[in-house]
Amino acid sequence: MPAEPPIPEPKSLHFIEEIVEADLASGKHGGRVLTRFPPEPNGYLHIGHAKSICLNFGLAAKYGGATNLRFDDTNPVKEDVEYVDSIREDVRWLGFGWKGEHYASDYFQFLYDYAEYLVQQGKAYVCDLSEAEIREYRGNFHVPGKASPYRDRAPEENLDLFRRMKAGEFPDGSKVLRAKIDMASGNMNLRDPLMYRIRRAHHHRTGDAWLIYPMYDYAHGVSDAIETITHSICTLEFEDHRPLYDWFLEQDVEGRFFQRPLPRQIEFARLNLTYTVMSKRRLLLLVQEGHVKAWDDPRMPTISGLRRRGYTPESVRAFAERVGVAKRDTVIDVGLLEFAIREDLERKAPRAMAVLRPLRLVIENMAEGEVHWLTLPNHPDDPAFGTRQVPFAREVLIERDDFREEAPKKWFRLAPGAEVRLKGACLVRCTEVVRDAAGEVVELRCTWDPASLGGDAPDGRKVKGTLHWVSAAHAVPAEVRLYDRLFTAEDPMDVPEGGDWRDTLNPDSLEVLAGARVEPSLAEVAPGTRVQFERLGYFCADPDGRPGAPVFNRTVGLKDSWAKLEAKG
RNA sequence: UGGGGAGUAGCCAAGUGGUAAGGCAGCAGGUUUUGAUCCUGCGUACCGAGGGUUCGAAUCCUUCCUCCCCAACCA
Repeated sequence: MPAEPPIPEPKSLHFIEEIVEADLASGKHGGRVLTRFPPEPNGYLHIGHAKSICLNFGLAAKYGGATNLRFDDTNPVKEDVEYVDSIREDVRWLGFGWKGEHYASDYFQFLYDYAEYLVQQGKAYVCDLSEAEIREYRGNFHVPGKASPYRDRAPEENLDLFRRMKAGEFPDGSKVLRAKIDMASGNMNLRDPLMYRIRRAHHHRTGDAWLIYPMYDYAHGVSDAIETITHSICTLEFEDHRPLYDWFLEQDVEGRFFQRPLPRQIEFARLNLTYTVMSKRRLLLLVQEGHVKAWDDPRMPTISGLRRRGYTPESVRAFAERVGVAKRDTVIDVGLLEFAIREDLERKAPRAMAVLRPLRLVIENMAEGEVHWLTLPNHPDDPAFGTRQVPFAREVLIERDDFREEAPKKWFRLAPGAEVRLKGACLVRCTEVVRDAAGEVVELRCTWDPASLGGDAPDGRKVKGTLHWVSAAHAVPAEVRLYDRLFTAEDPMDVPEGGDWRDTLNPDSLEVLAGARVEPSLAEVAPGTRVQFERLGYFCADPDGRPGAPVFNRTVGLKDSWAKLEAKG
């Protein structure tokens, strides 16, 4: 009897996939799936955007569709080409290619024409109320709004006024175009929302061609419809904008501007991560106030920051996959992100040895000038990584943390009289501790067992500790930057009365180790190269490095069960 | 006159009337020339609470509670 084939676990669909599959089944869009990723170019993308990018591009790819990249550039005072460029780079880095690259500003004429149509239909009007008056007339959650005195202007007058707004006859802020919907709606978005404001601002793409700019609620749905987007995915806070999204598209009853089926807005919960902030506004403040060096500071949750930190696109995508897609407000443990990069780098990163805080170890029974060139594997489990030559000599550097004068319980590393293995080299026993005048340990004297060259003793004796090391004479000086979480609070926004979210910034989020030493094979490492420093973690060569003077960022440490054990006492 | 959402283990998340998947974290053990990796095992989750319908409810009905979003000429 042949063995039953393993039953493939059908991966359950998330709610958006269910919607798409239902649409596919009903033939709503003729089998088409077209999503869009629509950032406003007013800042750098962060890990939260990565979730959205993976969702939009991933969904389209899964169902044989495509995704447009659309810049939602309707507010010229906040936007800049610098951001457009970084967004394109980040999406590409994540591994996605877009079908169309569009700009809401490409649709300014269409939006204007459709707005004129709505004016003519009596569905939009020019309002002369001031900003403060509009707010006052809008009422609040408990009080219905009241009609603007300009609400019943005749369509012809509105059209004339709207055209003159466009022509620049009125000063900024003096008039707006409003949709005429329902001033008594429980949904504030429907209380005659603004469609256009007058703004004499230079736009990064249209220059000074326009003096009036459309608002998000008006422009977004129309842009989706122009591109014949099938599923318009956005975050939860837009849930009560959906009726407005639909309203703007539904007013075109004759199909002069749009054809059915119209795009459908679907909302999902945005990503939140512990120990960081995730709004463009606050990330911008971190940069502006100098809490971090730049948008791509490796401590930042930006895509460019993660990239510089050493994260792989695959790990970010795997992370996005693991967090899921749902409608609950959630906060993901940053540990899950760390897991994702460790998991990826475990099999991808070649190994090497580096010593962060060196302590000299002299092998007394080895001759001066004696050098053993060891052939070490670049990966413990994957021969495809090949091998490299590593010099081993009388004076080596080991990690300061790997020596204790008084060994605690379960201490496997070096201590006076103890024997450990130098990884890939040999067994050494500590015979003497050398101190300076201040009593500081400056050197360890050891003896080695020449028979153990390679790492094992022929007599079969075991040591529990294996240390990484570099040859003092051959090692290359390097700068190593260690990063810790940017904030000390799991939720930096959860501040006590009178506090500020910046109060919990971690003063020790960056530690620069100027005196580190790496093995010679790393001397001319190219920026962006990822490597595991054995027993320390995964590191990535920073662009600040130069040939012979590399700089490494610690992407993430290895799991450290000794530290955990010791912490428990 | 309020409207819109959401509640399943520490964190996520399946489940769509038939008796609670999976991942991360954590714990225990095994392997190991990285205290890494890898492998094995470990959770009575009273499914926000109370009522109800049903032979049977996380799933249906109902009342209540809690949390999130909305009153920018931002997106």
